[in-house]
Amino acid sequence: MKDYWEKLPDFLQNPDPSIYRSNNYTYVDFETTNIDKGDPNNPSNSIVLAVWIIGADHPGSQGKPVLKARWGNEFELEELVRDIEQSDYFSAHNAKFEYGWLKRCGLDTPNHLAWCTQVGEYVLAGNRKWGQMCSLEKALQSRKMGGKDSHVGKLMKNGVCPSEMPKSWLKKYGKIDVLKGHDLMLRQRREIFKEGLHKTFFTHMLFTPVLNAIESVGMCLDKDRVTAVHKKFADELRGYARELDEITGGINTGSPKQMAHFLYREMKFAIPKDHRGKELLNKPSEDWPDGVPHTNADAIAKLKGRTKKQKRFLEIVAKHNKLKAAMSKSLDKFLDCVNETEDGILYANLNQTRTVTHRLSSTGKHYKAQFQNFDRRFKPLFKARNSGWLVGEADEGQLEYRVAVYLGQDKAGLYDITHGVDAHGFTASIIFKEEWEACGGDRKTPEGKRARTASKAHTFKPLYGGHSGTPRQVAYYDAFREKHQGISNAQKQWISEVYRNKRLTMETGLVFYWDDARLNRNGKLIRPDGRPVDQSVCNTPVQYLATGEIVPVSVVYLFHLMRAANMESFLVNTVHDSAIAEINPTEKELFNKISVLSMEDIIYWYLKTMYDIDFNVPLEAEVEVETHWADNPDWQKEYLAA
DNA sequence: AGCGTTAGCGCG
DNA sequence: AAAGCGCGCTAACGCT
Repeated sequence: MKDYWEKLPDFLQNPDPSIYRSNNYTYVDFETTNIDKGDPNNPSNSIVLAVWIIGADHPGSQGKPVLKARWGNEFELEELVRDIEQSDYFSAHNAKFEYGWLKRCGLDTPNHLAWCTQVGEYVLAGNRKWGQMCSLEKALQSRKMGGKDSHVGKLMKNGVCPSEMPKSWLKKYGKIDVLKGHDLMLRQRREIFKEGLHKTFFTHMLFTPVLNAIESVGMCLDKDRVTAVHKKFADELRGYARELDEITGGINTGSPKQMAHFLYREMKFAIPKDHRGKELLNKPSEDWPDGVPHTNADAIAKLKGRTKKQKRFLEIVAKHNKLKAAMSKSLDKFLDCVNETEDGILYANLNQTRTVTHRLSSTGKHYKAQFQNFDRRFKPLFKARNSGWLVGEADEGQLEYRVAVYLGQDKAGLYDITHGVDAHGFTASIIFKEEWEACGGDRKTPEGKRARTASKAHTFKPLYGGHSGTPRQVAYYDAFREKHQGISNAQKQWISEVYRNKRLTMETGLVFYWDDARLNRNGKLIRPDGRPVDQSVCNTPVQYLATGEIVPVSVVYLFHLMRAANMESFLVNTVHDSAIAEINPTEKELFNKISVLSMEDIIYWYLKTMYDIDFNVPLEAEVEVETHWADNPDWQKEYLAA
């Protein structure tokens, strides 16, 4: 492993944000053809114009910044590539985009650090919404640095391809863009260092080229499996749809309006209530002045059928709606993809600057399948694109729980983690006391298994400030707080801090703000949209440290170590607490080893080195490698059996 | 026809 | 008045 480590770029062996104080940089902006917003992964796109500035301390400049512009495609930009290779880092607004193009220009992108001004805006924003639409334009405006050349900008917005514009206009636009972007970078750099955000910013920037690499390869569907499962679901759906039509007379069960009318007026079901006896209602409409009763799966599960017809209806309507959703949100698209494309590969954008907790989000490209919420049942529809290869998944077990235990220095939690105590068993022993005691707390018995499974939904709810429910559930939430006093005290402290200062500073330097929240009559702090602040304050530090720092860092090192080891295997996705890869079978053991190293020891080391955090709670990587993503015999039996 | 909003539901 | 958190996508719906 040591050999591989020593092949890593220096900014990973010795991560140090002070490299950004250097004025040996290259600020770059491309004007490209405009298919899919200039997506560098689309081979039909090309660069039209490159404009860049080398910084004052660049070997090619004589003590002051130099502006350069070149017409031409990605094969004619050797000078730009050379300038970046001689820089300590390059800079751009939305550097993930430039990484994609620079790769096409021949730059070995993962070895080059960037300063992305869009990520800079996002880090400065913390969790504030305006940070999530951090266009260059907005960033300039908020600093009163003026806008961009609006004339050419308008043409671009209206779909005119830069390759069709008069060269003089485009060049002027490109130069202004780069000059202003460069000014923004310098100004933002002062702000980020002054606010103490440089460490987390640096960490964010390690992730950017890795995200570009991951999203550019996509995920590969297994045509045979997709076809078979699609048919199975379509057949089942048709049967249910016909039966439902007969019962309802042909209403659309996916329409909350039609369903509410049918359930609560026509069939005269009582409107279901929550544990407090309060009716479950959505916003009022013309037909329902008190609120439209819920028609979702939870509400339907609470209804009691009396007649045979009613019973059958309740039995199948939720199943039907679920099947319909599975078809429209997954299987139809998967089938289109395997039928319409040669290789059956799905692509998505991995968005680094969208979420309030600084975890990733993703947006599906052509087939609109986002990479963070694939239905678990359909993961085994993904295979490796090379024949004989495997799909591996490495995930951080119980990550958010362990992070909460760390943040609260929670003794009971640490004991349970180090001794392998089952958290759901504790939940079951309270919420399902009788059943649990009857089976002696043995989760292998049918009763024990049932109680434990039903408990899972409640176990970690208190981690995020949840406290209400049935008397049994409330008893568990109380018991959790009593048991995990470290976590409870940390939560109380965060909440009181936010009530005092409307902000919370993480150990990494990142600041979260609730400054638009207002006190209500009961002295509760409420966000502008009406939701309370307390729970989000409990959630934010945990979700951020776990999925906004720890997993990104582990994925970064996993990616680079795989490269350093000259592995043919490659990463294809990352989902909050996991990384997914296509694996050459000869590299299976190595993938396993590198995953564990990246998700455990390297994290402790990085958090200490970068943030002086002593992460004294063990992390545990779990690695699975199969022919398909999350594949197993039970799944095959259920979904592929003839 | 196109837009934004709502309900519902998938993921961690 | 009370409410576990964070996302993106579809269909329905109401509006222009």
